[in-house]
Amino acid sequence: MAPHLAHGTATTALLDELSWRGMLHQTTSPDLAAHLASGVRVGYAGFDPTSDSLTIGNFMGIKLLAHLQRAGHKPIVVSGGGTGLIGDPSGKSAERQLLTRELAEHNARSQQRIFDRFLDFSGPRAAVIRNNIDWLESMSYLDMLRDIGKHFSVNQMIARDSVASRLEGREQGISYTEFSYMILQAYDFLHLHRADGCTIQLGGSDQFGNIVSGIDLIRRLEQHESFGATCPLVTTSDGQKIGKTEKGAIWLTADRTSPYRFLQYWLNTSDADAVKFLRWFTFLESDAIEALAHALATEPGKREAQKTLAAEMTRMTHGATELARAQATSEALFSGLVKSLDAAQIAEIAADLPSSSVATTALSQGISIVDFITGTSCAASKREAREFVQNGAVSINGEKVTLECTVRAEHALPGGVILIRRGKKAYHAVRLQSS
RNA sequence: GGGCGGAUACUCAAGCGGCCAACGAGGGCAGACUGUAAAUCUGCUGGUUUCACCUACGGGGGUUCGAAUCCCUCUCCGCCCA
Repeated sequence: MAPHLAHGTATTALLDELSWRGMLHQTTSPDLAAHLASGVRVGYAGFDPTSDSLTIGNFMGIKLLAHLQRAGHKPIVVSGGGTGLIGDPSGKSAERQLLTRELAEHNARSQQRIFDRFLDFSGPRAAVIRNNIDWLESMSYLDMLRDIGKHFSVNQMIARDSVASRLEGREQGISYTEFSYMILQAYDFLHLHRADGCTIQLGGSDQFGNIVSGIDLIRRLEQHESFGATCPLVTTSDGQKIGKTEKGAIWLTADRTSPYRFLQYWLNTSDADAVKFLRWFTFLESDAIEALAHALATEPGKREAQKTLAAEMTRMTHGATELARAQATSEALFSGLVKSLDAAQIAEIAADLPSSSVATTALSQGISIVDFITGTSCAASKREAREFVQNGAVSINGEKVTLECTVRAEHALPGGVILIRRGKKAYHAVRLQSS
């Protein structure tokens, strides 16, 4: 096969992939395609150490790197252990609280465990993780001003959206610290370019300005061309940020969001978003997604698209074993057939739900249903508890209850657990305690 | 420093001496219909020992039979003059 044909294939690999998935918002140069086609390239994306884990809002950045790697290039994950100390003003309307050094480092390190699941850290195109504290810390202020700052025009810097918006509103200014952020991120790119031959930076659309800064810096100091590509800001069909729920964000680690909750989140995806999410978040091929789109259109009640989305995401993030457990929990709870489960299964379910405990002795005399559910995560007060029961929203172990119902020790399932359900989706496990 | 105006429940926002646990909107929760979706309709959205009481309209104090509503003061915010 002719070499130029092979190049042609490589060209289409990354950008076309991102494009049909709706993940390509902007590129810094039309020459990026040719650049990608002409060899194995090194690209990076940065992650803020604002927390010790990452949410599905950060997932896009990871996925961009994964696509890059799958297209035959080499990804670098940059933990912002250094830049995190400064704070990126992009997309923020107010000055941020500074992280402590310890926290930024701890978070950066803690986030690194997540990337194993999505990137390949072995082989010739092994992903690597870098922490920008390693090169930012040793950079002296004078060197930064003389060698790097000299190449930035304040006139351009204040024209940036992220800065301009903070200059307009009088009550929300911007500190010199955050104003300088873009210089640090630009320097990151320069450093990676020098140290790792990195020529591409990927990120969300709000990062475009920062990416361009880096490209300019590399051009001035190294006379090399480098590139950037951004993905659109992903939102739900009603304009909500993805992964934000009333109960908090959806995280990519089990210590923050249980696999069961994670599965449920995707399972509840609305029809309007299902296909879009399949393209954005999963690695399923185009035909597979088209088939699911067809299934959704013809048999929406079956929710094939949502089920596949949820399964794919949970498997990728938590592994096949956790997926199977989460699915089993999910099926048992929603079918109401919890009585058929054995003690081990119930224990697993209870572990995934908010829970509380009650003394067996108290239960032996019987507790009214209202008192029983008050104070659990299903009802905040007696008034509310009464209302829910009257509405027929509450069931115990899968059976609807009325106000007259009294909960007794006999209600306990194998393993000494009573399952409360309020409405369709709120569950609570009450453990019996013998002493 | 001086002069105004404002602070009400998750958010916005009425109320301006008793009929105020406080209009309305949004949000949230539940029910019905469905598909653990959306839309729609209905109900709820301070607490309790629920036809009553308690706690609440920025904090504190006062006037009054009675205050979110009037007065004083403190804190914070906005506008205007220096």
